[in-house]
Amino acid sequence: MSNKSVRTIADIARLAGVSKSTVSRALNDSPLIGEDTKAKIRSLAREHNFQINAPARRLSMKQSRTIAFVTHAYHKDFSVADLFGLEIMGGISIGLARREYDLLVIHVDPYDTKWTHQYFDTGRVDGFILMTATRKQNHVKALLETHAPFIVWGIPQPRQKYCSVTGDNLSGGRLAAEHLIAVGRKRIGFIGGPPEEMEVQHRLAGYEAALKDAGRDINQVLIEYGDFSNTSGADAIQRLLKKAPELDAVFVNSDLMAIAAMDAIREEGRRVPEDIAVVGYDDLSIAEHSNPPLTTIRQNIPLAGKLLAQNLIEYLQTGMVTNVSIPVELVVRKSA
Amino acid sequence: MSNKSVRTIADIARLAGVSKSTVSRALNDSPLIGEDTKAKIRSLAREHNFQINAPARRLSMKQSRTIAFVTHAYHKDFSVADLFGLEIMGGISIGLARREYDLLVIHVDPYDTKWTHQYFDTGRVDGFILMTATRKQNHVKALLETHAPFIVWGIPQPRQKYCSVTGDNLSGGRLAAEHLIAVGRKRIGFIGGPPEEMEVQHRLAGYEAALKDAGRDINQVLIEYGDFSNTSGADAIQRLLKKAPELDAVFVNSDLMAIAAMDAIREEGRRVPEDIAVVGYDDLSIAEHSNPPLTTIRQNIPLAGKLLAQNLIEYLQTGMVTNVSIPVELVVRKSA
DNA sequence: GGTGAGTTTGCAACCGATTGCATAAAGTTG
DNA sequence: CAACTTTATGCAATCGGTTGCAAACTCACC
Repeated sequence: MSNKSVRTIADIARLAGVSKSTVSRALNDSPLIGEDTKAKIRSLAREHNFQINAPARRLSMKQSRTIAFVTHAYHKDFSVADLFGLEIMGGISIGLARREYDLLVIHVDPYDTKWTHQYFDTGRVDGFILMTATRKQNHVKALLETHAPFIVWGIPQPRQKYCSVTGDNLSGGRLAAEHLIAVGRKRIGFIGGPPEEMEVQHRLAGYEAALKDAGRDINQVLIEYGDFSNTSGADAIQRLLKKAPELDAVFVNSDLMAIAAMDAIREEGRRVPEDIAVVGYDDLSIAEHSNPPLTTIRQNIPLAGKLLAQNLIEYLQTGMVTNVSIPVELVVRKSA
Repeated sequence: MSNKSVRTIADIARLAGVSKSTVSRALNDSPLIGEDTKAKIRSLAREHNFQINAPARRLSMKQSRTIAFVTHAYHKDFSVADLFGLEIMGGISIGLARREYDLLVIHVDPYDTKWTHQYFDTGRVDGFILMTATRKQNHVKALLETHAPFIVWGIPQPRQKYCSVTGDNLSGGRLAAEHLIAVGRKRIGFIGGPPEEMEVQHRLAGYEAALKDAGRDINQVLIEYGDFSNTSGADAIQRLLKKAPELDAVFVNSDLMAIAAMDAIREEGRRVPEDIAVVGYDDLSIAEHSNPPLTTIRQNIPLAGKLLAQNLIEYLQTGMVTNVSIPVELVVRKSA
C-alpha cells in the first residue's frame, strides 16, 4: 500500500472535524447526512485521493463484490470453451465492472469437490459463472450443495432452479439448415457436439424443422456427432463421407470442428464450398480467417457475457432466477 | 455464505476449549503451540469443514494475496495479446495457485490513469502482471508512480528497475532465419511488429546475424513492419511482394500475422511453401491447424506464465528484482 | 416558551481474523 | 526447594470499515 498520510476514513474524519460514521455515510451517499457535510467530505476525499479499504469493507458488509469465472486448466489441446471463453470473458468483465464487481478467474480440477467451499465459504467470492466445460454437471451439483449462487452458460437441467444464459439453439439449427436449402443443397448433413447435451438436441431439432418445412425427409445416416474438439470434427466428417458419399453440405456444431472438417474434406479430394458446403457455429474470431472464410451462426458473445454478469448480480441482490436465451444470426461468408 | 454453525475461529476455539489466538496460531502452524493442541484443533477444523474468512485475514495481515492480470478490453479485432494472453493466463493461474494467490482479471481503459490506485491503494491486489499491449509504457509509468509491485512480459525499459520475463527474441529471430536458409531459400523477408518495440528489434538482430553468418547481405527492401494484427500482416506481405517480387521466404513476427500473410500470398497467386516459405512466431494453438500448418518459433508460454507469477510473488516477499529470459525453439511444420 | 417532529451527527459495538505482551505451567538446576 | 528457564496459552488491542441507537440541534406551531 502507498504511504500517504490520509488513507482511512478516520483520517478524513479528523480533517473534516466529524466522526468516522459520518464519513462512511457521506461516502456511501446516505440520506442521513446533510448536503453541505457530504460536499465537504467528498471534496476532502477527492483532494487526498482517498481510496476505501476493500478488505475492511468486505469484512464489515459480509460480501466481497467479487465473482468467480470457473474454468479448467488451459491445455494445448484447445477446446471450444477456451476460445469461446476468452471472448465471453470480455463481456463479463464489462458487465461486472459496470456494477463494481471484480472478476476472479479460478481454475478448478475437474475432480476436485471442495473448491466451492474454498472460494465461497471463505468469503472470497459472492458467486460463480460456469461455462460449458467438462464436468459441468458435477460443478452444478457441487454449487447447489454449497448453496452458492451461480449462473451457467447453457441450458439448465430440467427440474433444477438456477440462473442461465444460453443461445437460441433451435433458431441456430434452423437458420443453418434453411441457408443450405436456400443455396440449393440436396443432401445436408449434421455434425453435432455430444448428443446428450441439450444445446445439441435443440440445434438438431432446428435442423430437422427446417428440412421438414422444405418438404424433405430426415435421414439418420446424415447425422453424426463429435465432442466439439477439432479432431472430432475431422473424424465425424470422415465417417459421414463414408456412409453418405453423395453429401453436398454439412452443418457443424462449432467453428473449430467445422474448420477441421473443411481440412478433412479437402484431404478427401473434395472442394469447399463447390462440392460440400459447410456452416459452422459460434462465429469465433478465427471464423473469418479460416480457409475458406466460414459461413456460420453467430452467437452474440459479448452480449452473452454482459448478461451472465448482470443476471448473476441481479440474483445475488434480489434472488430472482432468470433463464434467458439470446438471439443468433446467420453470417454468410465463403464456405456455404 | 453457508449457514453452518461453526464458521469462525471463535467457534473452533469454543469447541476445543481454547482461545481464539491459539486456534489462529495452530491453523497457521505456529511453533508456539503444542503438538497435541495443534492436532486437536486441526482435526476439529477438518471435521467441521472450517474455512477461514479471507476478508478478515486480509484486513488483519494487510495483504490480499491477490494478483491482477492487466488487460484491455477484448475486441472482435483480435490482437496477439489476446490469444497469447489467454494461453499465458493458464500458466499464471497455475503459478499463483501453487503459492495460494488469487488471480483477478482487470480490464483497464488505455487512457485511464487512476486504475492503479483503484486496485492497489484499496488493498484489493498486492501486485500486477502486465502484458505487451497498447499503452504498456503508460501503465508502467502509472505503476511506478504508485509504487505498486508489478512484473511485465517483455523487455524492460533501459534504466528502469522492475521485474520482467521475456522470450529470447534474439535466438528466435536467428532460429527462424537459419531454418529458412537451411531449406535453401535465397530471398528471405522479415515482417516485424512495431519497429519501436525492443522485442522486434531483437528478433531483427537475430535474423540479421543469421544472414551474416551465412555470408549474405542484409537487404532493407526485404524488411517490413506491422502491428501484430492480422490485417497488418496481410498488408505488410502485399507491400513486400510489390517491392520484392522475387521473395521466396518470409519470417513473420507473430502467428496471427503469419496466417493472414499466407492467405494474402495465395491471393496473389503464389503457393505456401512451394513459392514462399513462411515462419511465424509464438506457436499459438491455432498454428498447427492453419493452412498449411505453420512452422514457427515456439515460446514456452505456460512456463512464461508460471515464471511471471512466481517471480512477482518472490519480489513481493523479498524485494528481489528479476529479469529472466526463457528459451525458444523452432517447430517445423508444413509452411517452411 | 414549551412541545414534538424532523434532521444531523456521534458513540460504540461489530465483522473475523492476527499478534505483542503478560502469565501460567512445566522443567531444569544448584 | 527456591530460582530460573523454557514452553504453552490467553488477554486485549488492532486492522478499517458499517450500522443501530441515542443524543443534539433546528424549526414550526400553539
